[in-house]
Amino acid sequence: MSGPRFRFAPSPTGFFHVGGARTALWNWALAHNQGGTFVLRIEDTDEERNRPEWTQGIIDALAWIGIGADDPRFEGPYYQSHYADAHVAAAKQLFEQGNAYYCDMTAAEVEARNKVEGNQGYQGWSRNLGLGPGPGRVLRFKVPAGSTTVHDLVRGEVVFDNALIEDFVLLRSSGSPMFLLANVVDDLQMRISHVVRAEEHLPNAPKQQMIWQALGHEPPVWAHVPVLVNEARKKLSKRRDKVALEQYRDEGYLPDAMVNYLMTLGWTPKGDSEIAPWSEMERDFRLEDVNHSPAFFDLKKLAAFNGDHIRMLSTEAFFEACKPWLFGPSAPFPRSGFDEGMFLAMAPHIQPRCVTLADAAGVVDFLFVADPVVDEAAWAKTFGAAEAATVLREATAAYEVLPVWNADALKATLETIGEAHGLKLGKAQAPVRVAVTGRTVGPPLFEALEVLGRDETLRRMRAAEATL
RNA sequence: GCCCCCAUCGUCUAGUGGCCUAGGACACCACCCUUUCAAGGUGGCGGCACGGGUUCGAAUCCCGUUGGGGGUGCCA
Repeated sequence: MSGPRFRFAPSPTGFFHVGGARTALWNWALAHNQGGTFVLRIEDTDEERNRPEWTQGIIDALAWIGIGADDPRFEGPYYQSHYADAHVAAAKQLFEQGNAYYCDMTAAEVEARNKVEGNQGYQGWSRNLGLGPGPGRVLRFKVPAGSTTVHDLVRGEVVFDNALIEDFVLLRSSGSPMFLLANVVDDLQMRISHVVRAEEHLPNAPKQQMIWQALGHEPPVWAHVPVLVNEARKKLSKRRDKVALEQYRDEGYLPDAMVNYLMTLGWTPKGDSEIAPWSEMERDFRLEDVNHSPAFFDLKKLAAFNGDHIRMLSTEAFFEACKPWLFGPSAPFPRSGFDEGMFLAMAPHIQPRCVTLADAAGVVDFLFVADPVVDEAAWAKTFGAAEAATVLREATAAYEVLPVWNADALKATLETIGEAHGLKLGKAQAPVRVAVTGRTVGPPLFEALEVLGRDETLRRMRAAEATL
């Protein structure tokens, strides 16, 4: 496949970060609307922090938001650790060309000398020592004089004074390649044309650009997109903040809602609404339109997006999406009590009452349990009212002889009973609701009673009467 | 400290010199609808950080100040 080549290069050091998800999504949209390719590369070279199990987590999380190998524009995953030889070969080339040199100072020695001399960073002390490779020696890049201009699609031209960039390490004393080098060599080898990543990498861009050039290539198109921040406006951190995409998935957020929300953090869909289908966002996304400031990851707005997307679901799709919570370990009713027809009949009333998919089971649980779970406070309050017991008794009697069991008839009957006692429907329905559902709040009552059926409804009403 | 980035309602944003008395969305408040709770509808609250320029005209361009963020590893 021809066209521009984008890449997403996460390191498997934890759960999949929502910020990473947004960066991946933006790259994904670009690869599609520019007729290019999205390369996934797992950067598993951090010997300390890498854990293989996180890699599958990344792949699964990406698949959840629609990024995966079943799309022809997806390429990978590649594993950076498999290319160590190429990284070392590139390092050797840089050394032989005179773009890099060996240094025998340890980190502690560098720090100590800086302390004495009042400096910051490595001062190029071993530059002209002519050292060759050897144990305990790192290979450092020889940063040339002058300045480096990074052409960035969202930042514009950013100029860095090379004098302020230290001779950074390419190869550890162990001989293993570091991020700055490995990242460039892989990008080169994978013919990456566009590097779109978070702004925290902007200071790396001039260093990497120098490597690209020293290796004899034109640098890629850069784009450093704003980071996502928490309420304190600090970069989202795995320790402090709820950033794991997997967690949102497990809590009942719809992938479409998550994708839609993530896309709007720093960018707005065309048209009048920020609620937009992926197909449109994918088509319209452009780096030139990206906002330059950090964006706050707002749970409340995410919840609002999720509610909107849940309401947009067809009845069937909604049922399908709810299944993990209907039949999983958190379900408030036994699977044997569940009735698909009843759920489907109530679905249109459940959807507007859900912020997450996990909420659905709790809205209609009373239909599927043997006996309603009674909220004592609601019970006491409702039957503490003067006419409540009478209304319940009269409703039971009237419902026993109702010629047709449907919502309209159930409603009209209770309305009549309420009027006889000077009660509006809002008041009159309360005793019946509490008797049948155990709660004062829930989906529309008469529709629920219709679905529940005459026998079970009357059984619950009589049971409630008996306790009064 | 040093380097770099950024700056429109509380938040996400629209806005690319006149269409801005600055528009939308979330949140919040009120009202309407209503069978409880939601959803929905209507309205309200609320912002161009500050100071200088440039211009007939600036949220938009320039400079400075202030504020925020990122980086400053033999992490990625």
